[in-house]
Amino acid sequence: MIKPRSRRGGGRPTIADVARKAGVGAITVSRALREPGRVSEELRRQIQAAVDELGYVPDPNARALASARAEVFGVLVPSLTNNVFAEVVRGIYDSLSDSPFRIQLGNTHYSGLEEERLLQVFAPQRPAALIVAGIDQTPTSRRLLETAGCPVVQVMETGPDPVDMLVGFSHFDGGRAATEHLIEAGYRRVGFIGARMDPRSQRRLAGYRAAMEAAGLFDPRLVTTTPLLSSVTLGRELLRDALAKMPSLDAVFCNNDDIALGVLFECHRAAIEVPKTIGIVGFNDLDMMQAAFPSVTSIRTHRYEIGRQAVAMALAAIAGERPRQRVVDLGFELMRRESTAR
Amino acid sequence: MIKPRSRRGGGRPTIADVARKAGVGAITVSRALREPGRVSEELRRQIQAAVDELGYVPDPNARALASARAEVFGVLVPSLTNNVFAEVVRGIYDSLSDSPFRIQLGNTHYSGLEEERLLQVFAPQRPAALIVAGIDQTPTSRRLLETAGCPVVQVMETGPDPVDMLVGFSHFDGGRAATEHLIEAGYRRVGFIGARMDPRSQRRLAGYRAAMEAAGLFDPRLVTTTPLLSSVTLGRELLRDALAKMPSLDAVFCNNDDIALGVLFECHRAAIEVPKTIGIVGFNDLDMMQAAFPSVTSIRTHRYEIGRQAVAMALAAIAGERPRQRVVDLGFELMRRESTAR
DNA sequence: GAAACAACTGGTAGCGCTACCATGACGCAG
DNA sequence: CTGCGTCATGGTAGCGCTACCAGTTGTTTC
Repeated sequence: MIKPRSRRGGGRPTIADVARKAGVGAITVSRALREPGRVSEELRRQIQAAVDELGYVPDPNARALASARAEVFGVLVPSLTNNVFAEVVRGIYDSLSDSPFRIQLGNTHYSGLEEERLLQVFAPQRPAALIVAGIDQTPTSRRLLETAGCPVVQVMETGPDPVDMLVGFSHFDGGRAATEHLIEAGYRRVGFIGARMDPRSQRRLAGYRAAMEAAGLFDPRLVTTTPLLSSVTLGRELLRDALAKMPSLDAVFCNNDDIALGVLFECHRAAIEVPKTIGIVGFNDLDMMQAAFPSVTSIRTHRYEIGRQAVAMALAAIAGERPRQRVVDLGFELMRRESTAR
Repeated sequence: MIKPRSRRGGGRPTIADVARKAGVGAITVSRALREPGRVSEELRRQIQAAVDELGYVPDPNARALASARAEVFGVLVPSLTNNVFAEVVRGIYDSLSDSPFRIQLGNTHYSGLEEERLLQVFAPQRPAALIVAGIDQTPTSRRLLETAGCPVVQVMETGPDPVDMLVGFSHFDGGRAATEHLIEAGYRRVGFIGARMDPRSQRRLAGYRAAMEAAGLFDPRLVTTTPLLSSVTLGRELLRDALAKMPSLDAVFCNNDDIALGVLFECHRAAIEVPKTIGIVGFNDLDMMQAAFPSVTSIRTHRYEIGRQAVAMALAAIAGERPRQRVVDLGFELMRRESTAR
């Protein structure tokens, strides 16, 4: 008599072992673990005892195969090192830490093609939900999301036409609010400085432009952008470029806080007074904006909360609830600080 | 006649469909996909044609169950928002992007218990490899790693006794080098400022202490630490604390760059001259250290490279190669800058 | 008191794939 | 020409779990 079980599995106890020990059918063990309410109190106790004694842990792969659904959340973000997405991801993780769901994180490198490729890897394993950054998917990606057969939450933006659900805020409005604040503070030659002009940065730029045009102040020479990846060092260089192009610049709205910090350091180095000679506004309100000297005005975004909300909506959808609203706008907040107080 | 296949699977083509269309056995399709060299040129072409026509994608869950091995790398880091680990993770991702392996990332929140819990979730799915940060696992975690039945790479440290493989550098040596640099620059009342004193920070502190004692300069009142999570704002507060405790402080070695940046800003705000009155050294050398004004001396660590190296070693082990060395020390580099140039 | 129902439990038959072993064809040494 | 190894291919039998349906028991309804 052979024991074929130990052949491949490495001898870990299976649900059949538990069932035998508890004197019940395998299916009852399965139910006791997944839907305890449907098994009688007594059997549940017996089964739990057998599970504990054997140290049984369900095999997630077998489970996924049998139920055609993996207990995995697929998450796609454009960058792992950008603090902005790291915060969103942290919110997702914290919301999922007490659930049975594992997380598979993909890095799209701000590339639509890379996003497609990753979706093609994620979809075949039938994830429980997909969370993706942005609303600018390629047609192929959008189709993959629509046919994934699971809840899909797009995050970090707002808009009228989500694949399924959407949590975020308006980058256009954020850009406009930042710019209006500078104009109200009395600045007139307000520049825009932006690196890595992804779709969200483009929308911030559009908001900037709308505010400037409304005030009759727009001048294309005030805009300095680059596709290069954003960094503090790059912020310094971009301010130099902007000043070379337009020496009368008296304020800058930066598309993110790294750039803003670089601008601030360049001002220090060139002995340009902030906020007197140049006003600075950042975007995202990282911790360092408040600590900086002078402290830097920024648009605070609720990134951690976006991650939490995205998971909450996905879990509700998995539980079969229908969402009260498919699109949730978490807004933003203008944090007025010394860098624009003149 | 029923078609039971469409009952659960959602009608996706299976390997049997491909086999039928190509006129071969299912197992040959499986082989053609995984070990093309073992299938004749002609069949391979036929099978590829059938795969393309049907749009067949192997089911990773079925594959994992049948082979008792999931094509997944489990990665455990203490924080998702700390740029240091984000860089390691980015290195891991970039090295794995062209492989069939997916990545499952876990966040331990600097907690040994959380790490145990995550390993207990990761191990049952039989990952292809595990990469974990640090060498200070609990005994339970260590046992889980040893019995996981896959290559294990610990990262970010160096040491004599890895679970399996280890890639990193010596935090003790880094702390000592930073401190010695300050002493050589002529500073005498050199303080240590550290937040979130995880094991790596403790080792940096030990290196600081060794250098100070060797120079006959150590004084416990020079050390200011807190278990609070590190931030730029906290760096400012800690410098205030340190100065209150020891007004004659003339330099600080910060356990990371966020703290160092906070210290720099607090010096600006309090009109303390850097490097004249106080010298500053950070740790990790984030981009902003070079861009800061004055630029800040820091210990550059090769985090991205650590991630890449960890994957390279894991992949080699999966391929059956035995590693040339189980422990790889990638070292660090002291970046001398204005903040210590007096 | 029989029919209808709910609550619980179990057996069977897969989920889609691969490990293992078997088979046949071929080449080569003896 | 025989025997044996090698190569290419296939059949069978699971991997460990859950969907589906059926059966059993006890309870309610008229």
